[in-house]
Amino acid sequence: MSTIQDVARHAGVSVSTVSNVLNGRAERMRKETLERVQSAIRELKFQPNRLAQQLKTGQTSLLGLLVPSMTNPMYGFMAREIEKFAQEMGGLRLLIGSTYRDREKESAFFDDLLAHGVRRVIVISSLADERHFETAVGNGMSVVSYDRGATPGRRSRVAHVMPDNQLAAQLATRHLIEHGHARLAFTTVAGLTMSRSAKIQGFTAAAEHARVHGEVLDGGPLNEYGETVIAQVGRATAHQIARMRERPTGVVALNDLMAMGLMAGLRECGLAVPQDVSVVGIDGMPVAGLTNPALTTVCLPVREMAQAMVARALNRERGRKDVVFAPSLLRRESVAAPPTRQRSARVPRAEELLS
Amino acid sequence: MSTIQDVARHAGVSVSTVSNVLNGRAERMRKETLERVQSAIRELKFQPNRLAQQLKTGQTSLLGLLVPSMTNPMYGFMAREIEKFAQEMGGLRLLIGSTYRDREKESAFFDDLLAHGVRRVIVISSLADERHFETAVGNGMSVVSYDRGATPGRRSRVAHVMPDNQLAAQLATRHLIEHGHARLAFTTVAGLTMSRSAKIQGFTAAAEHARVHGEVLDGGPLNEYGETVIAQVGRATAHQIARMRERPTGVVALNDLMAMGLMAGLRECGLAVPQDVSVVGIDGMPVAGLTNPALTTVCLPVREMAQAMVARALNRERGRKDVVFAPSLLRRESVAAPPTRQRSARVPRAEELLS
DNA sequence: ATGAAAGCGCTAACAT
DNA sequence: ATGTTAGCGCTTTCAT
Repeated sequence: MSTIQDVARHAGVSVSTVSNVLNGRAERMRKETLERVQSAIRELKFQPNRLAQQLKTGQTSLLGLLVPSMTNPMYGFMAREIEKFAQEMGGLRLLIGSTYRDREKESAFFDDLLAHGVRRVIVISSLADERHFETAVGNGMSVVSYDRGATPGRRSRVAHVMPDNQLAAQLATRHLIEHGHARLAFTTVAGLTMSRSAKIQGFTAAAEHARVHGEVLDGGPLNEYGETVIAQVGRATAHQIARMRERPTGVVALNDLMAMGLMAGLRECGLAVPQDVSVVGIDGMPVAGLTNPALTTVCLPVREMAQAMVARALNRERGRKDVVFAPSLLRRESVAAPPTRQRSARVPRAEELLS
Repeated sequence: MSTIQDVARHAGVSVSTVSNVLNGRAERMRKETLERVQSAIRELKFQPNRLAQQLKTGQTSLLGLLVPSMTNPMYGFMAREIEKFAQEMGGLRLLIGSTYRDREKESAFFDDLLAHGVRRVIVISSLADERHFETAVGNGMSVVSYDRGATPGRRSRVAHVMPDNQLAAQLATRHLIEHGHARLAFTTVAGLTMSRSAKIQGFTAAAEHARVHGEVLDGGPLNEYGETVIAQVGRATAHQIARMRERPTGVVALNDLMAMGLMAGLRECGLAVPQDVSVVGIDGMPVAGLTNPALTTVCLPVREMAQAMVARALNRERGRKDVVFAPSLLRRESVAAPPTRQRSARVPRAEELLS
């Protein structure tokens, strides 16, 4: 690896001239000098040491990305879009980390980013407490938080980008109602993040508005493996649903992964989707279109949100710091009219289940 | 952000003493001094600037991870395991990037890593050409390559970790043969990576050994979106299969994502899995267990491979640099005996398809 | 138009 | 046992 010194020597100029070339201050020198430096750079295959640049300038070409878990395909999907925009808009690489929605892990990651000189972070999270973000901003970071709004009343220096989660749940719920469903459920996991609360509100509001029965089913906690387990929770919730005397005929799932778990679980109990139970997801992640039946879901505009997040992380779009994006319903096959009578189900015992 | 200078001043010692504390050379000083320094560190919330450390030592606490695409849930799954071991075994964070199996992108990422001082990389790739890896090793990098063996004959300074892909395809193929299938297909995408060749070999060998018809179906190229599209290719291949006069009754898919696409496509043509066509995947990614029918697949030992990769990236495990891991069959629901007679299928036209 | 030099925050050899 | 100091590779101000 050659250094700026090598280039300077090779071109017969001083390091500052080379530095000027590197930093686009070519107008300060003779064309001839510029060319000499450029060819020296080429010949030596010189790549400026980012570490040294960063130490000097305090600016990294790295973008921190915190996701709850890389095992939920939705976050892989989002990471991909974010990566693309980060490259295109700012030449930034991704320093990624999983938080499993754990405050400790999230803080530790922030500390590491700071120590690495990373000044821009996108956090896909939704922990209620945002104070460590503010601390980070205080340390000069540009923080973008996904999936939760600013705490009302306190003005925040953190940018917020999110889908309208309440609307998402409403769209899903209304879709079921339009198909004639009158006994609805919203399935979630333990723990109220902001996005989960918003979805529950949307669901409840839509059900109440149509004067239809709507209940919230909490499938319990996620373990350290985080998001994969969300599908397992969905499966368990399906068993719970199958056991109910007055079974809901339409279910809105917290997200697509949970919906997939739900569908698998319902099937295990001998219940058909959508003939016995209709299911709607929220997310619109690509793999969810491959299920049988194909999952009807509320799509989030991932590309647009990713672009907005990167723009804010780069401190473009100074004006409107917070943005909410509208989701849209994607009709596929997992919703139909409710059954005329409730079919009896059979919940398998643990040992009968496939892994 | 306080610096080592601040700490030194605060504790009334020199910077080297603080540095000694930081680098575990506490035995060189009086206990009392150590304590003074430690409390100064605590009081100032001092975090050493990694950039400066790295510039000095040439050692980053970052691990580069190259994946073909974050949109294939299998790679999210692998990334998660790699991240865990990287943290546990070396306190390393992940600098991640997608290559879309493009040489240019792969090289550019390597250059960036080098410029960022990153000395360890894990590459989930399988491009035939490995020369740029060797260059990187020449530049002092520790490179671990997944899913392809060393080029025979040339001894490589790149470590190789991989599943036995040939065996994986064999296990899948044999499983179909054991169920009585005599007309088999292996579905893949355009482009022969090493892992794809190995799988094709395993498939062909198993079919020939059982004196059974086995053909390889190439669904065409992937576009820039890479891996998501692999499911679409699977779907298109399913349509191709449905059109065949002598339809295969058992199909081995290149990987789980393609298998999911295949199942969706077969269903669109009115063919039931496994009654009309049996399908086996390769990977064992979590979401593939949620399909209907649940996908029978050959599981790769992701955890073990991840651990091996990180160990090699850290230059532990100097001895056996290359390792091959054995996969294992996971029986679920997508394989049954072949149908007694071939059912007629109906391939939908493009405009009839759901997105 | 070009160069000299200070310094970003740290490490580690070398003094004391 | 502790301190002094020379860099790591770059940017940038200030001279020339």
